[in-house]
Amino acid sequence: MVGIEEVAAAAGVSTATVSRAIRGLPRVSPATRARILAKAEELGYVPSSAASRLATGKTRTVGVLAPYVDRWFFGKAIAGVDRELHGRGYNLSLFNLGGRSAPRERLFSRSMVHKQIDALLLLCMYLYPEEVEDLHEIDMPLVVVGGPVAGIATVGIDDYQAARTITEHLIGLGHRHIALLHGSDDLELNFSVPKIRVEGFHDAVHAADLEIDPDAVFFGNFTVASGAEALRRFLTLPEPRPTAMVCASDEMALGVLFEARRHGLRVPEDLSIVGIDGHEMGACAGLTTVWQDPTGQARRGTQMLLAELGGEVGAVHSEVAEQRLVVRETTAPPAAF
Amino acid sequence: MVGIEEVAAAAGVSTATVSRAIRGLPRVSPATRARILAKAEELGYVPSSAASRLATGKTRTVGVLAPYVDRWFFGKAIAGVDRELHGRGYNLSLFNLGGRSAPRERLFSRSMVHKQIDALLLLCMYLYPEEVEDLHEIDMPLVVVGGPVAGIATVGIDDYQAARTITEHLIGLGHRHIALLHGSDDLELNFSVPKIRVEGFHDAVHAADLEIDPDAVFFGNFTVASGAEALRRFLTLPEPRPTAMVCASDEMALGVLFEARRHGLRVPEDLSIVGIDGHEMGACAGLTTVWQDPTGQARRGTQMLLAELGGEVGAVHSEVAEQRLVVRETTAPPAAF
DNA sequence: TTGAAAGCGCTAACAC
DNA sequence: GTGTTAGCGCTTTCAA
Repeated sequence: MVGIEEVAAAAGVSTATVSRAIRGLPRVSPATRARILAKAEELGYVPSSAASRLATGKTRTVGVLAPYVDRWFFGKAIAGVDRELHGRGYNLSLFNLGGRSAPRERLFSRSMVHKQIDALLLLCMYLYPEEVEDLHEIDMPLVVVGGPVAGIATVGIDDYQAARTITEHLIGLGHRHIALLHGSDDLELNFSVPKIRVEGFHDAVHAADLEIDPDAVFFGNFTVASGAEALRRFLTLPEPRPTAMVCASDEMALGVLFEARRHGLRVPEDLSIVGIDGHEMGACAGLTTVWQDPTGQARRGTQMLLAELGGEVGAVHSEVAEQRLVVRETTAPPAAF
Repeated sequence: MVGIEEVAAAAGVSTATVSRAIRGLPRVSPATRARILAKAEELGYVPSSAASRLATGKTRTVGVLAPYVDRWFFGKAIAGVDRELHGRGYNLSLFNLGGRSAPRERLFSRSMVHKQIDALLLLCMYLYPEEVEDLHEIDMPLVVVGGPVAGIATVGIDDYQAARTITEHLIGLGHRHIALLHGSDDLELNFSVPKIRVEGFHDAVHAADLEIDPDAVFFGNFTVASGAEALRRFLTLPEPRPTAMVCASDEMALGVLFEARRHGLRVPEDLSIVGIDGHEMGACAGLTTVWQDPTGQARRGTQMLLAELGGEVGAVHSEVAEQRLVVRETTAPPAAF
């Protein structure tokens, strides 16, 4: 393993000069720099990241905390973080909290995160109050993508507006009796996102002078399977049933859609279905939804983190991300309309 | 930032003893150990990973190289790696190669991976010949999950058998004219997986004394959208069209399924559709498939890596993962049968 | 069982 | 523009 000393010796300079040359710092003459770079290349020199971490105190690594990595939003977001990071020579250290839900097992302000990363990006997740406290005590750039956490800068869509938009779309079509499938208070996920979306739904319904049928409010956990399950419960409702269902995510909406078809319900004639997200699968299945771009949101968050690390104080700040109603084939006026 | 010296001072011992105590090494009396641990806890001491990396030469980090992170197989696999790693105090450093396909930009044996990780897990991807060479030169435990790479230990299903099984299922049902949708030679993906799956298909067809209709062989890139696109091309075939289609992945099969329904084709009456993977979405949509478990495969691969790092020479080895035909609702005998 | 001290390989003042 | 040198915070012989 060739070290900086060997390069220095080969190039006939000191290690300090090699260090400057390799890192592109000023105060090295073009000629020496070229000679050093050539020798380094020739010897196959790669700086020891451990040594430079120790010497500089910087890890050039950002941590990503995610409740899941195998779900749409998270996979997309992680891809976004990676894109920004590796392009600029930063490393991505992934922490998947899935499964380990007891707060004592997730202590991230301690050993996990501490001293291993320069900045932290949180992906929309439920946090225990004590964890939020821990977070505030972490002395490094911090941003959350996908769902608000009190007191921390957030990049994400306006969830209230998303739910409201999609509900109003249905009302505009003439639906008066609308079912809701929202995310449960899954301990793995940020508590506020489901709650906020429900508020948007409520307000839209009430603003149209309609009522919410408590029996037509279902809970899911953001998976397709939970959507299918919800549709089965929907079928047990006495007629006349709601003519539309708003789902808090596309994955759940797709579950509802599949199961509806399986049971012979016609979509949208018998039941209009809407989701939130913009999942590719939804596009192919013709699902009406509110589109959002998790990759872009994560890139934005990462850029802020990097800017802050670059000395730009105040670079990290909350930002509302783009969303767009995409009307496709799962919504139509109710049959009786 | 409290360091080992402060703990040593507080406990009235040397830093060497603190180091041993903290890491659970022998040669520390129970009493001193307890005292040290207590002080460390009290002072909120967290060892500097940078310093210990430098001193030991070990990073306690394993690298994961993936061509994508936002696709089913990869998300599942990454979750599996994470699970094994963090449980044992290892870190996961993620490298997403998506997008950067030019070989010169992905040199992973150099700076990227070098000296930053103790072991490397590759997720099924296409590799340039020179990259395979680089890989062989890397002097650390190495395993690939999901698709064979010449000369490197692999954990994954028997792709040939998967394709053959699914095709024989169709033939057993009475189908004589079967279309194929396979993965293209996408430069991001391991070249061999699509190829091997095609062979399984071919052999099954020929073994039944049937012919392959070259016009009924489509290419996709493993996305839903490419499945939908393939179905559209399928519809341009002159009648009588194939009565079944085998797809190299569930995501593509779902695309075919959605698009078939949109065009009024009845599945499975007019067209039987099968996939490979065991995607949750497929389960809900009733898709017949060959199930596999990427999470489990990745866990297995990670365990091997960790065992090897633990000194168990030969722990890393190729292993064939479990697969299972799951017959659901998208397959049936052809209508005319 | 414990301690002293020499590194691990690089960076950052500061001097030249 | 370049070199000297003292760390960065931990681990690891080797002695005691």
